[in-house]
Amino acid sequence: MAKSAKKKEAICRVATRLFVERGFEKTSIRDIAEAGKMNSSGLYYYFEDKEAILYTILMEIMDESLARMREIAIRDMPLKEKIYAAIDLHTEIYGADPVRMALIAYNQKSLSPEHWDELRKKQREYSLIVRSFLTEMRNNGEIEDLNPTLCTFALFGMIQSAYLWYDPQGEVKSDELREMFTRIFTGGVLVEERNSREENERRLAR
Amino acid sequence: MAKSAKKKEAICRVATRLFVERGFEKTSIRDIAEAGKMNSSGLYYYFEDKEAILYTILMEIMDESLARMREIAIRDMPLKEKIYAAIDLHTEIYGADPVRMALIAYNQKSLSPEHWDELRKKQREYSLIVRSFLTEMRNNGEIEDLNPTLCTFALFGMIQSAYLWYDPQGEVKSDELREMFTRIFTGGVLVEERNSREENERRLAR
Amino acid sequence: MAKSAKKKEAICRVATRLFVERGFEKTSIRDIAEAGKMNSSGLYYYFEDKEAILYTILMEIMDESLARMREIAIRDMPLKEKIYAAIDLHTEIYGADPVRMALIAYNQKSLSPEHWDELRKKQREYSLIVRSFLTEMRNNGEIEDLNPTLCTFALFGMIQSAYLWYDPQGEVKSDELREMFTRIFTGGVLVEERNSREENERRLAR
Amino acid sequence: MAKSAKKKEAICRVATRLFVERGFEKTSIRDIAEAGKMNSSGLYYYFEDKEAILYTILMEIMDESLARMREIAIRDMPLKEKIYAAIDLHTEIYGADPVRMALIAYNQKSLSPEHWDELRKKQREYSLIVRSFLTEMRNNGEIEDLNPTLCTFALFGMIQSAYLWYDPQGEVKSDELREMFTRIFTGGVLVEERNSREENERRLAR
DNA sequence: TATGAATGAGGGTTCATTCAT
DNA sequence: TATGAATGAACCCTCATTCAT
Repeated sequence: MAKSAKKKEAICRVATRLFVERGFEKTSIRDIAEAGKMNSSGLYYYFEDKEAILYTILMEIMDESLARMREIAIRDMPLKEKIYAAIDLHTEIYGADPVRMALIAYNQKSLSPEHWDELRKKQREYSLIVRSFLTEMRNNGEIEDLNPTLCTFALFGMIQSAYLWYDPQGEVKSDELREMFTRIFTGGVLVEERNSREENERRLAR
Repeated sequence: MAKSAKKKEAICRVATRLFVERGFEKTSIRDIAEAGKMNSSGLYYYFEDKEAILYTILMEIMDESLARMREIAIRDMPLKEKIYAAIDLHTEIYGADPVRMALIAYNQKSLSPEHWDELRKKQREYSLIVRSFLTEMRNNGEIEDLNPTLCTFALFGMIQSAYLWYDPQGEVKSDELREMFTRIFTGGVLVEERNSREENERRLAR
Repeated sequence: MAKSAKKKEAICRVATRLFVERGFEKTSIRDIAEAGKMNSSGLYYYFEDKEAILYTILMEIMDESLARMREIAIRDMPLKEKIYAAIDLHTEIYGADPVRMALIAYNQKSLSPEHWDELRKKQREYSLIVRSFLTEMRNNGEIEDLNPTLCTFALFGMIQSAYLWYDPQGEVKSDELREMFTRIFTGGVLVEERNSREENERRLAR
Repeated sequence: MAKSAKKKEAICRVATRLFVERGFEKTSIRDIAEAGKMNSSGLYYYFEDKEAILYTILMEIMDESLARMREIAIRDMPLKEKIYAAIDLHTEIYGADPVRMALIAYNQKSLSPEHWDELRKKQREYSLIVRSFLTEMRNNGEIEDLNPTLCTFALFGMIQSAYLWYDPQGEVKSDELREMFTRIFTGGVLVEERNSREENERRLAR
């Protein structure tokens, strides 16, 4: 049983690599089998079908993410710190490991509706936690008057999209990434924010 | 000839819809033909192959984006305004029209390497323009000391990811979207930025 | 269109032969294609799937049978003659052409429930016609007091089962077959029926 | 060893059920194993292969049938009684227990040629016994001038085909079935046989 | 310009069977 | 005796693409 689980994990590992490299649709069950040095029919001993492999991979990532985000939610710390922690977490999971995000982003259409629903439910809980931080902070006057739902998505989007360009092996350390996301999201890029903000608002009002 | 161009465009229109709905791999050439009320063989009169349809669609989007970004670059206006204009443009093209971004995001793996390269070249020029705004502003001391390349990607990423959740038919107007992106990118979400920023830096230094 | 129909028919012809020879399950789509000198995928141009081929074949047989049986039903002739005609028809269709009955008998489990239902409906009408002959005759006192439904099935069964042993190329002419079925069904094999019948009834009463 | 035989029998029991329900081809070795609460590999300890299971089942039915028919053959009773006994036997074995006939009818193509030959040999002996009854009776003038081989098949066919429609759980008792087969085969359905027969002969002579 | 017909490659999946344990 | 794991062959079917018309 333990052995079987190990093999399942091994299959998921190679499958993850291939799915990221080529995309789910362009990865054949035979590709996965070869990369895992097995016969293609052998895969069906471990997984019901191809989609089940993808589902297993995605679910594992999501479960870990959600568990860690829940843990942040119940920590005894200021909200601002929770936001920092959430940014750190999301960057670690989806930003600094492009593999994971690539999977999530690419493969929605490849899951069965049922599986996709399950995943969505967890994704929703995950983002609702962050939104709740922002909502509370807005009520406390700690943050600007911005739609918390939109802000949550904007934050996640900014971080996640790193998978499109960020190379963990490259020059830029993941710490720098994390810092940048934090700074942009909390304080923006401009130096004289106050003025620029007002200016901007005037602009938008036109 | 004009007629032929019209037909090509019509094909691209239905193909775009299908690619976005189902993904490129899951859209068959017959699906496109049927949706366009033609015979699947007929498509080959207008396009060399299936990939060419995708390429055409993506290139058109990219060409328009790039042209408009170039136009911003040469405008005679303060850099800050150019940033605003770039955000507006990107939001309009990729944020407020989820179709376009969906296409870009999903279909890189489906293009031939050559076509993908061509697209990348234009994408690169497009993002380099924005990066040049940021670089210059940093040199002027107008913006924080952040890696301009990373910031560019963060900005684009934040905006683009809207395709995953933004519904143009929904309650939130695209204006609100644009404003939020601008405010977050320029000034962040926190109210007492200055303090929080320092705090944050202390935290990161630990 | 006429050409396409011809090809469909040709495919059905070879498929019929193979289905009878090997059974539906043991006949691969490639077998059919090869026997029809085409590529296996070509079949899908004419039929939705393998089952559709079988369904088409069976439906055609059934439609012809039913049409002819209906025609007997409305003929202006004594009931006894109608029974004779029905026996002739059934023998011709299912007895003397083993192919047809073999198909019907073997392949119920291979049809989709929907298709099987459609076939059943026609089969039912077909047998109900014969049953109605028998019922009326019983009411007239023309036939023994036997359950007409059972008799109908017994008659059909006797005739159909010929496919298991009858060889149209062999010594026995189909006329002899027809005569035998008629004589057995109407008058039985024994010479002194009356007595034997009574005897038999006594036996069964024990 | 006795234990092994018990297990074999148990396997045959579940296999019979499944073969009848779904057909031999559509029943997988794993289906059988699961239904018998064992591992599919385990089956190979008891049977050489899947076909061997079917062969064993069919052979057992055939052996029993044949033994009982032989026993009728050597009984000291009038031929007419022997015919009655044969009809009773065949109805009991193949008519009233649809399972058995279904198996025989459906699975000829699934046996190896050798096994099929063995079965045929016994089937032939079985039917030859009945044919010998008829032949002798004809020589005695006890039955009409009909081809005894054909009559045998007609009789068996009539009875066997009951598996297609007869439901042992339904209203009609198996006694009624037996009676009907006997009455039809011996005396036919018509009341005024003599006349109708002549009439019929005239008709056929046309 | 457009279509009907055909093809070849490949895809996911099933399954009887084997073998080491 | 029994099982977990693996394999190879085959199967149905899809699809991009081509070609004669």
